Amino acid sequence: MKNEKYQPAEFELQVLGVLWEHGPLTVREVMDRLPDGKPRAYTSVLSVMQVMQKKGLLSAKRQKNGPANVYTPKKSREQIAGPMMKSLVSRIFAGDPALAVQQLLSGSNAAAEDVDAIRQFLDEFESKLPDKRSRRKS
Amino acid sequence: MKNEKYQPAEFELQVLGVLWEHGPLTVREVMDRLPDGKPRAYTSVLSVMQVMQKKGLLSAKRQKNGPANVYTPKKSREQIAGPMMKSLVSRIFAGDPALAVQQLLSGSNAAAEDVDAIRQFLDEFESKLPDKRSRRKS
DNA sequence: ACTTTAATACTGTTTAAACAGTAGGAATCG
DNA sequence: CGATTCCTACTGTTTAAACAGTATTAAAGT
Repeated sequence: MKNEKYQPAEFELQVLGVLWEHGPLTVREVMDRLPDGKPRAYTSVLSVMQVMQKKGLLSAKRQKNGPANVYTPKKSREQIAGPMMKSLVSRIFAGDPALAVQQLLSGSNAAAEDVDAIRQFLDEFESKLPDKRSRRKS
Repeated sequence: MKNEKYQPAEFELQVLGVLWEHGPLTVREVMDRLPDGKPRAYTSVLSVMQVMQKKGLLSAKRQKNGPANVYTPKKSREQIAGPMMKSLVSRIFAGDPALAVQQLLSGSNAAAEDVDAIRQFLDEFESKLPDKRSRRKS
């Protein structure tokens, strides 16, 4: 399995998102929590999740007290989102992260507390940066 | 009629990105500037761009001094990237913009100057926010 | 044990992205 | 003017995402 930097499709991402948020869940539980309210047949969700399992994105495990499988993401949010974001920035924002953040905030309904959280993270992030003296664009 | 919130595919996004950066270009010029170095036949790029044209993502115009069409994006970066970002945040970051920014920066090779630019934008952004002085930080 | 309920496995359809080949046409150059 | 070159239009292939139906099987209730 050379599955290293796979880019999940939209719907797969949604499933992963739910799983990242709410821990191991059954197909039905995932289905009920999908952020877009789109109506889907149970088997549709199942099918996709089975494919994801085959791809190594999910693992299934039978639960003791019930008949349903419980699914767990096999990749962390960081593992998936990192490369995706990187690719997005390079493709549509010409490699400019600031531009991307700008667009992200404008497009989202971020609140003041989000802004605070981001500032806090920026400080932290900056302190881990290589010294900027005599540094050129890489 | 109204602005479709079409989600361009990866490659289409790449083409749009090039066009947003470098203004109107011919197929060959776009092809030479594609950020992923993947080798593609000229006709492959052409085909995709023609499809994009059909979808209303690009417009083509014959140039005076040459035989090639020059393509222009019909949608701005904001028009495309805004909804995409929004969708991304809601799907994979559980609607938390701060988390998304965090991931974006970690994944990208942002420099100190980018951090500064983001801080600046944050101030600006915050000033446009509805004032909530009774909020508490949990 | 039997019936009901609910999950899975298997299979299949539709749609679109990504890619490329071929034929024909237009600009250019010797 | 003829040949070359580069572009376009048209057509087609492959692959995968997204969705769903049917049959089977396993658990739970009585």
